[in-house]
Amino acid sequence: MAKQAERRAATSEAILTAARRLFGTQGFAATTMDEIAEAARIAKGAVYHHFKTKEAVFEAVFDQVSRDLVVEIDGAARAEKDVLAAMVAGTQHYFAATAKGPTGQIILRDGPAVLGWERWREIDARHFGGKLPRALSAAMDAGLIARQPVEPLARLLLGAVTEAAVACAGRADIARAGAEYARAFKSLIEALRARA
Amino acid sequence: MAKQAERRAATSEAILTAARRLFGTQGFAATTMDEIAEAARIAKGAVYHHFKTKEAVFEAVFDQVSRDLVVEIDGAARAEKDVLAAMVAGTQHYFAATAKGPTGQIILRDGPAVLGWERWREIDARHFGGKLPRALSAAMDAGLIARQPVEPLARLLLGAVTEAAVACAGRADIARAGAEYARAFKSLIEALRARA
DNA sequence: GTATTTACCGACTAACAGTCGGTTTATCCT
DNA sequence: AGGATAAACCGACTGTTAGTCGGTAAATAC
Repeated sequence: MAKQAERRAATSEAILTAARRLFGTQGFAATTMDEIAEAARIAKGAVYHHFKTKEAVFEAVFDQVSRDLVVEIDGAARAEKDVLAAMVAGTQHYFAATAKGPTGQIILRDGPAVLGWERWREIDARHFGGKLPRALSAAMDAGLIARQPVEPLARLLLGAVTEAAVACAGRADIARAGAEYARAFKSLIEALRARA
Repeated sequence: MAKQAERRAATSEAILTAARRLFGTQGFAATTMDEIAEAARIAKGAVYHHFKTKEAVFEAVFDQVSRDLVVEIDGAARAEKDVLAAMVAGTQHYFAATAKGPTGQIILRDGPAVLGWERWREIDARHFGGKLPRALSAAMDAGLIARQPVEPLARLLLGAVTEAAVACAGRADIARAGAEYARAFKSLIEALRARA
């Protein structure tokens, strides 16, 4: 590989690593660009050479965290057989992962605020969010739930899940809370199950 | 009334009015305290005499907008007879009110971001959010839906509604989108209806 | 081996939240 | 009344931080 590209990639990664840690622990607003530069062992000017603004750094971090999260969730969902059961399992995992610490801070708290709702939704749809519509479609095809417009229902459910995740994040007894919400979500899904 | 109190109230209101307009149109981050002071026709120091921080100003505005919103929604919900139907109607109204412009900006975008999730939840529960658990409880008492833990279910539904409202806000054809989501929400509620 | 493009540096600027000593206006007390 | 106290208001000032800019070092192109 060309030396220049290596150098660029290494610096970029150093910035991202530093920023991810700082954003995750302190939050977006409380983290300064000087801090990031210092943690990445470069000058501030270099950071701006790689990212146009502080928000751009956050977006890159956000994207990375999202990707990691999706991989984790996919693993949990694949184990289930029924599409609806997979949805429930994936959701439960989503709770667990986002509820605590850095991931939750980046994805649930700062994410929408920093990126703006539009952009957040867009990125989220590319990762986690896109899975729900697909699962619902499959469930309808399989006759598990009544046929109806997919997109609106998917968005409602995504909102429900996100809200629950955030609610979990703010509680001391995460495990108990997560289980509670998972049960409620399951009951919602089960209610949708077409009546025989 | 004592003159001092009048003066205080008048200035406070001037600040709130100015801030509400500016926050609503430009958003929290893009609005400066100097702007607010200028629009309220007072010096910046006076604003800080009434509110400790910029966030405090926002919180007061948020509270005011929330109160107005609840009144509006209550009117729409009261017309319905069935508790579930009232929930659907109230929700539909919530979409319409928050979807466009200032209200949505303050309640849905900046609200959680500025106040932080904990505080947002707290205030929201005092206003709109508190209605959902009560409605669900009533629905269970009336045997309209199966008895189950109220709080988690309420939170899921609140999340769903909020998400839908935000989704509506970002679309050109608000009316159509709102109707779409209202239909999806109704189908969700109807699914919960206890099977006879 | 010279020219050009790319990565990096760090002092500087602009903008903004919040402060503080001072001034004006109302209220209290005798 | 009128002097003392307190509350409302003023606006210049400070500290912090995102973003800039002219310049240097390292790599690549010719």
